Amino acid sequence: MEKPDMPKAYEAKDYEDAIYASWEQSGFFNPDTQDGDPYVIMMPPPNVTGILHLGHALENTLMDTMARFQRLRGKSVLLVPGTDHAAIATQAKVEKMLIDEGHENPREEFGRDGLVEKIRVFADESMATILGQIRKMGTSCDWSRLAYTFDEPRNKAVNELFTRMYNDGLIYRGYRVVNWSVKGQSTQSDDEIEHVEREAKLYTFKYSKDFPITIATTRPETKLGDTAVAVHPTDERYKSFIGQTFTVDVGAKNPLEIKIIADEEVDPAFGTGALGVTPAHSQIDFLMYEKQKAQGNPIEIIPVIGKDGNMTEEAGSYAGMSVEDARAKFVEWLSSEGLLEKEEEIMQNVGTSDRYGDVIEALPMTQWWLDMNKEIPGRGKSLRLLMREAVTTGLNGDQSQKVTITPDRFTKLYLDRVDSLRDWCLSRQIWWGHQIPVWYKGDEVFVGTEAPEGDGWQRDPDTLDTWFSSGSWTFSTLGWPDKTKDLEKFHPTAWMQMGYEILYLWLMRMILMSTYSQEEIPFKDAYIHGMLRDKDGKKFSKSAGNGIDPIDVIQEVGADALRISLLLGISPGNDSRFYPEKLEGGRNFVNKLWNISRFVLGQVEVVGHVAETDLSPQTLADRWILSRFHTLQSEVTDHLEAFEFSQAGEKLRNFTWGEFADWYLEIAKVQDGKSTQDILLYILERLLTYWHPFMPFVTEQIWKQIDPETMLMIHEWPMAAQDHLDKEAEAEFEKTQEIIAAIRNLRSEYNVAPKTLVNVVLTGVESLDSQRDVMCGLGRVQTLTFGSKPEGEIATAVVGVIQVHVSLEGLVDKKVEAVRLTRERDMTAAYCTSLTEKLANDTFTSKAPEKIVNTMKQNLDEAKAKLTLLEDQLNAL
RNA sequence: GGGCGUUUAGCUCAGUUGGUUAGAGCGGCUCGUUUACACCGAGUAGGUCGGGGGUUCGAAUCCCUCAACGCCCACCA
Repeated sequence: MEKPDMPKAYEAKDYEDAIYASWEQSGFFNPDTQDGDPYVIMMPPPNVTGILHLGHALENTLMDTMARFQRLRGKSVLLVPGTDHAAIATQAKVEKMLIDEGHENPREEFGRDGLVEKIRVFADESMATILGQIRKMGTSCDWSRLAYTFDEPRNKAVNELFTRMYNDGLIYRGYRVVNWSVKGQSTQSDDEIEHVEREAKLYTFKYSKDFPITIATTRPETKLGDTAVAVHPTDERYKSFIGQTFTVDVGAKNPLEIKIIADEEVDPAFGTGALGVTPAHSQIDFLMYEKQKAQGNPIEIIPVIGKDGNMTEEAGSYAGMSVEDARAKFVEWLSSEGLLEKEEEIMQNVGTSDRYGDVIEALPMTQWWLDMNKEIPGRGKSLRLLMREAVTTGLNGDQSQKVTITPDRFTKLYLDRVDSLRDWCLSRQIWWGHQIPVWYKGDEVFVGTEAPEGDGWQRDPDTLDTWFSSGSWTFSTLGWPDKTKDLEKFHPTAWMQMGYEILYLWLMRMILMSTYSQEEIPFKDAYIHGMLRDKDGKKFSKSAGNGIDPIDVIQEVGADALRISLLLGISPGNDSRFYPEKLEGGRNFVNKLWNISRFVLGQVEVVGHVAETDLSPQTLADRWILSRFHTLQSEVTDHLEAFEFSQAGEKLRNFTWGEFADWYLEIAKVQDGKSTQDILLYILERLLTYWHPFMPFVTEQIWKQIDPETMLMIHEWPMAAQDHLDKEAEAEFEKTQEIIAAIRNLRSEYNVAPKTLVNVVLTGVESLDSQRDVMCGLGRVQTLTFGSKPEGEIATAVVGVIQVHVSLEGLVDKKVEAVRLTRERDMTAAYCTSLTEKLANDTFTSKAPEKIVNTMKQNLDEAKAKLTLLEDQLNAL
């Protein structure tokens, strides 16, 4: 046998880098080299906060599998690579590193330019690592279009978007209570808050001895800024006080004017049924404050906590104290004055900063906001409505402009969230990010990238929420706001994958930005994947010490093995576990495919590609494997088109290993001839193509042995001719397998390996001139060698098996048939009984429509006839 | 408080519109080195599909209900 140039075991690391380089060099990652319909995937840009983890590896696998599948199907595939500057996440990370290195206050020490430079250096380094990792994964992205959310073109897009939204009146400056991270010294959006359950004390007290209403709070120190007490309008206990104002002195700078107001939101059954209103330090209270103002009964707003987390001058005797100290002092005072009625432990949810980790303070501040409800000029719709339309009716009712989310259940979650969105706080007081394109001069405000004419204009020091830039990712990557060819050709994009954890943060904002600025959806299909967990179901994280670096894994077993271990056995939207055994399985399979190819290429002399018309199946085995293969072809294609990666992969694996390798290759050893060789090569070539999206490296490497002139990555995705299915052959072959299995059971008696036994049996059958078609189906039997087995033993085995087989020859079929018939008879009998009972039941027949009763009667007659037939057949055996 | 998900073999999970005898990978056990592969091959054991009820000729699949676990959202002060 002529050996192909392939070592016994596939060593991924010997090939992968070279293969990736050759792909890159070929130019085929760039869609401009292809002329099919465009198919576009934007890579969710990883944050430049470190290195890629396994979750990213899964994302790369999903994206690249899809991209390669579509490329093989003849599409002009564009997969744009990129990274995200991740504003607050990156700054928080670098600040933490600097603090750990002993710089107590990095912002003070390095100043804005200095700190930004430090972050930039870190980000650049992280970015370089990440881009290298993406290559290692085999991701087939167009590096000529590499993008970064913080580079010049993206900055241009961000500024343009901000300006347009401002000019449309959607972006406004407003004074209201925001989420403030003291540690991060910045606002945070509602989405950047993580709620943590903790124990808290609930204090029940009165502001003063003669104050008529008792209230409760977990934040007594904020009560220094109370300006009202809210009660339910129908609450009999407090009704009479509504509208009155009481002056109390609790130690703040000025005595507090507490007005009793009515509000439907107050739950009379909870606590004392009265709520101390602190407009400056509670979102809800602030809403009441605005409501009162709108009704013409304004109440005061007194901020008593500052940006530094300490009490302000307004807090009078508490000024300068930390909130904790102020709380203790205030409670002590209440207690000494006899105003404290109750003190109880409760469980409470507090908002914390997802990046800085500290408890969020509610502070009133002037910030930039994006209005969700305002009508967009000329569009007649709000942003909220656009976001709704995009996943329901399609934009303006156009179904081709509809985002389909897989799995479907996330659509409902998305819509619920869209309905409850509040205005989006855009401005951040951190430095790492797109600076807001706004200029001030006294009371004048100018919005635009460049300062207007004239002296004295000061730029707003704040930066934009990171999601403002990533929200525009699908079109900023294509050159918007310039009218580029790319934008025209590639937007809306085709497919987007992401984890469910950023559904609200990102998917929503991409839809918002795109429907607003492009009047197009960002992508047609969104595929939501789950999270990867470790063997015990725990999240992977550095702090938990269970983190896995994909690069280590690739070094050890190769990118292909990693890819299929990540992809197989998962389902959309559900979490999956990842552990070493899976990886081993992946590696084993890669090696199996390698060796299948090694065998086939050793058997077959490759003189060119084998076309379907070249095939001339001779034996049952030939017909069987072709039929199975053609079934597989349409299954794999269908699954991939439905984003069922795991299913497609598993069907492919079962065929490749369980049918092609375990059966057909074994049969091919005893059945030579051109027909077999053609089939071997025909199936191998196509299998490599189907496997390519999953395991690009090993398949491309094997391909070199078949056709060194071309690249598998742009080979044609083979489709099966529908008329090749041969169910008869499949059924017959299955029967053959059954009988072979029965014979194999005899092996222990003769102490011969099963495969040898089969071959022996085959030899015996032919020498006995048996006409059993079952055996002939396996092909023409050749003389076999039996390795090192002593001749005498073999001879005994052969004779023994032949005897057994001959005596079984008639019996095996009869037995199988008898079992089948008995089973069928029993089932039919049971069916008859249940039908008879049903029909005999008067309440049923009177209740059921006549049509159904008649059908059942007819079924019963048929079943009875079948039963008689089956009984006859059984008796005849 | 609202919502969602999960529960199938020892473990990790598939199971697309209800339809023969519920599958895979790993692990277990038995056997086998045979020229593609020991990163291998053959065989085998193992499941009341979380519990209960219902619809149906027929339910892992649809409906109701209960339970356990997990996740998301929500500032009842």
